[in-house]
Amino acid sequence: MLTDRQNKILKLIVERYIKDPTPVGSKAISKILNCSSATVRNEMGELERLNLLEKTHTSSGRVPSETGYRYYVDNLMEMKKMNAEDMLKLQIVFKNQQLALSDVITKSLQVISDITNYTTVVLGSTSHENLLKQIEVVPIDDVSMIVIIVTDKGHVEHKNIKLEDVSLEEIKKTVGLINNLISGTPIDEVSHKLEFEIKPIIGKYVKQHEQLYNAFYHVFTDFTNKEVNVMGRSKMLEQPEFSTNIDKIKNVFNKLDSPELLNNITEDDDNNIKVYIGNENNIDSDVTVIKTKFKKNGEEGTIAIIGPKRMEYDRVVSMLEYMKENIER
Amino acid sequence: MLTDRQNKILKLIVERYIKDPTPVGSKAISKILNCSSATVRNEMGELERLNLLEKTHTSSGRVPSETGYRYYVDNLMEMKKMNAEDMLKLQIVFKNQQLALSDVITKSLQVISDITNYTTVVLGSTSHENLLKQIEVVPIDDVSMIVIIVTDKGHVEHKNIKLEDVSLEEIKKTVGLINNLISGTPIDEVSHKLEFEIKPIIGKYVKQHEQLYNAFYHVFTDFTNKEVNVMGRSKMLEQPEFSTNIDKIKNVFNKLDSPELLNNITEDDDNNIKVYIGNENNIDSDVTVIKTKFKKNGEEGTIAIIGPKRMEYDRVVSMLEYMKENIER
DNA sequence: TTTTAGCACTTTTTGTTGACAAGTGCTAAG
DNA sequence: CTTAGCACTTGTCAACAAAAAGTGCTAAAA
Repeated sequence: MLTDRQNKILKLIVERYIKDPTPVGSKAISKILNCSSATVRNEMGELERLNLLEKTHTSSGRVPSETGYRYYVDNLMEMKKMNAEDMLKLQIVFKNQQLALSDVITKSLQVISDITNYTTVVLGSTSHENLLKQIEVVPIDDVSMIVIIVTDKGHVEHKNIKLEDVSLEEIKKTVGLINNLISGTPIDEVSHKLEFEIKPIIGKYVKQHEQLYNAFYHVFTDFTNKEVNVMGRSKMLEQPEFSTNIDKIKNVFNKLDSPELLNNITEDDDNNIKVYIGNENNIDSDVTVIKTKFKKNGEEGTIAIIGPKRMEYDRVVSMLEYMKENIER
Repeated sequence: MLTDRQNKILKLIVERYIKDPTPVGSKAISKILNCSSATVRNEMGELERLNLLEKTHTSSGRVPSETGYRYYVDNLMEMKKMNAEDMLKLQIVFKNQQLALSDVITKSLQVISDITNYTTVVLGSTSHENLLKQIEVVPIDDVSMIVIIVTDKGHVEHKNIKLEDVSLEEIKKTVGLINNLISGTPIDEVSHKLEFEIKPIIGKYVKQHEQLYNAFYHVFTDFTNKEVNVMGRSKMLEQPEFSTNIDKIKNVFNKLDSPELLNNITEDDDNNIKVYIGNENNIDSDVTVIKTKFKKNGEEGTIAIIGPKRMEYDRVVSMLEYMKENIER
């Protein structure tokens, strides 16, 4: 357990370093604490032994270590109320009744990226709670048609299919069957029901039943709708720890460009706001990811804010809290 | 007009510089041309006076100028057949019958970005040639419903609308009217027809006609579907002219992040493959954009490849040609 | 008239050196 | 337990020197 003074010193160093990314020396801290720099040096040495601080070279000031940031976030950080100016900017988005949920999220993350200079990510997907509401078929020409699927939560997806030698009549019949028999089924169980409830029936009534069944089967197994949206990539370049290190940037950008990102961030299933510092995340050892999950109207997803390890934790967390509240309400 | 030898020297310098981005000296060229370096120096001096070559400093080798690249592309570049290996990789995408057009384009541009190390962009939009085929309405709950619009070219769009105090009956009536009366209308004329052909009728028959009309009116005026897709952003960092200059990267990435890009690239209406070198494009004076438009099945769009000015012009052009051919077939 | 050998000159790159600033750890005294 | 003082370390910056690459120009050769 750290002493009061050690906590105070660690907190000061972290917060100072977040404001200005240069190592913090004992003198600066001693002024604030009204004690000599030698005293502070002793404490700093102790904090370094505890792996909470680091030096960039033998005679440099101290910099928070990864565990230092962790300790700060877990024990020292004070939750601020959200900055009034920040809140105003976000409210403009939330108050806009015209926007669909996913647009609200995207737009507000765009705002957050703009005002914080961090990169933001939204990973959305249609949850398993969606039930099949209705399907529609619109013929386009002799062979191709559009199948439209609507869920009870208002999610819509469509697919182009090609069917030769199947009459419109028979397609309509099949669509009618599906709407009557398996409407209300969870979306990821539809293909199963299709096989055991629809296939046997159309097998009798419909000529090209095999082809028809296959087409619909694929429409539902392809129902995924994973959306990845990254905003403010170039903000990463504003951060001094990256703007001098092209290799770091390359790595981060590669991660942001590849859909693996999705798996990586979503690894755990916690619904709260969580902070992943450095090696705790799968993006890069020099970034921090702050993320939370949300769920609303059958859409669920993850929103994440990515910045340097010295990101403004309190500010970002309070913003995410505010967003989460507003989304789920 | 340049002499044969001047053409030869310029071509050699451009191609050498494309392979290896270091200024080219007279000695290297003299070896290839079997003449003395002094002779080459004289010619180089002349080419510099003509603004086709530049020096990075008084005693450096020569580098192609912007007009030098332009001259190379217009007069010296030989069209190669596409590399067999490159072609194979693209064919895998094109041969996949499962994929929808937009997926084919996205995937093949992903491949091109991978193998060339350039950034690729696709700007898609639904063309004005689309005619309204059919609209459908699926009610979700008491107040909200989904309106689905399908065009004759198979383009689908949907929108969530909220209507209070309007009965399902009346909505269905209106939808029926629209499908009967203005199906077949070019998509961007629908809202006009809605006003002059539908509004007067529902004004008589439907109670909440104002609200209902407004809802549908918005659905059609919002019908835009502009899609921007950037692939391989981080490839930009592989190019030596950028990897040492953060400000350049910032500028390029900002352009890639903002939808203005769309207007900028699409500025002219040429359907051929066009090359925009340096200041000829609106991205950055240090990049070249090679782009072409395509049109297929009522979708139209632009595909563009963005790289340094010393990009492999012949390779990229042949790839784009091949793509264009395959898309439009 | 064109080509080329030769040479003086420029600029970039690389390495060295020295001075200075910032900050540490340790010791010994308060 | 705190602190003043001091020796020591490291990074940064500027100045300088030497080497490398390449040019332009002149005068001779073809």
